[in-house]
Amino acid sequence: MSGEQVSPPRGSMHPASILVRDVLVLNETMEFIMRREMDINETDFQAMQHLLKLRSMSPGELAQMLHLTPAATTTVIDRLVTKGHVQRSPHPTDRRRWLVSPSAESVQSAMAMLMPMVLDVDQAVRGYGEHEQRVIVDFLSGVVQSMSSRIAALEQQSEANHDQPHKGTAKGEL
Amino acid sequence: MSGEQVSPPRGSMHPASILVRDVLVLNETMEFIMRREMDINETDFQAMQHLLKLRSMSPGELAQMLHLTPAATTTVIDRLVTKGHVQRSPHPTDRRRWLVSPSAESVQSAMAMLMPMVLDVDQAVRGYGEHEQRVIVDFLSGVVQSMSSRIAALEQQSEANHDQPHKGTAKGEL
DNA sequence: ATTATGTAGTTAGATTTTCTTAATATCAAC
DNA sequence: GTTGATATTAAGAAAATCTAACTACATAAT
Repeated sequence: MSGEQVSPPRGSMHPASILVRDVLVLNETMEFIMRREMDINETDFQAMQHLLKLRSMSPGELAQMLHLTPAATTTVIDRLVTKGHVQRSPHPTDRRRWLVSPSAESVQSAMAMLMPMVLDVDQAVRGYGEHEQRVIVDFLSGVVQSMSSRIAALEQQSEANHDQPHKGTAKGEL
Repeated sequence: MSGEQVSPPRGSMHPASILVRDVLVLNETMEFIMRREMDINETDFQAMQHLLKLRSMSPGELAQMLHLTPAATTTVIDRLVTKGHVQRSPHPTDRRRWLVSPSAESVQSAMAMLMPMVLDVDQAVRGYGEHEQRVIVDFLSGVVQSMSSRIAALEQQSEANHDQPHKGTAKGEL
């Protein structure tokens, strides 16, 4: 997963496994293009992804998702506002907060970029028979499952390591 | 694709489409964890991904993949060498170049991180019947196809735009 | 009510990190 | 031997993030 793969099992891998990896690589290319077109850096792009998905968040929530300090998040939002990608509006219940939301233009732009692809895939699935669709969903669920549990395991590992004294030099790390 | 999706078609989307998106999101979480454990930034991580896949590259090749200047690439490699993630060895035929390759430790570490997941997926596919496996491969090929053609289209668009005079403010861009 | 305490977000200043341009050394190719 | 390619260095600029201080508001306690 995670972009490319280490080579060893390369030859012995099932075509499907290789295709999954290809999808991840293509996704990164896709993101690079979008970042370039939007003229923003990776952090700001991640913020946009969250905002496009959730429609609106407070700066504090964004800070959590991005693993940034509140101060750094303020500058992220400022940059995005300047470029017209998001806007700040008052929070309905808490007057200390803002509701940060993607601008209509940026939603429109993202849709224009991604929809053709999304529709492609969606229609492709629907082209299969009922049984086949179930197989596809089942397989993908398995992938999600494997990734999720791997992530959980790694998070747990690093929790343990974070209580350690000094920062190693990549040897024992990972 | 590309991480999250815009919401509109959200409800009407096929479960498979949603799962594909989930995989992309999980991949980003995965990469975040790996970066944190390796203690490197996104650029250096991308370099590692390419190196782990191709086993070795010259600095110039890396510069191309990363869209960086040769000078910046030198510092990328320096940083990775310092942390023990890669090493420079003399190029067999051209003595101006180097061969940059991932250290044995980093290959080992990456494998340790990813293999459980990769094997999971690989074995999951093999668990299906012949017909079902073909369906999965066929579907994934379609996804790759859609993404590739979308990327090609966007690249072509931006080629046209790059001959334009000034940099817009996100309105017409994208 | 009033005060005290905590939370959300911003600002200011400084630091750190990353990248670029320009100059240079080494080598390849013709 | 001239020209082009490859990578590095040096110096500086640009960008991103952090800490600390501060404002405005919410929440809880008295």
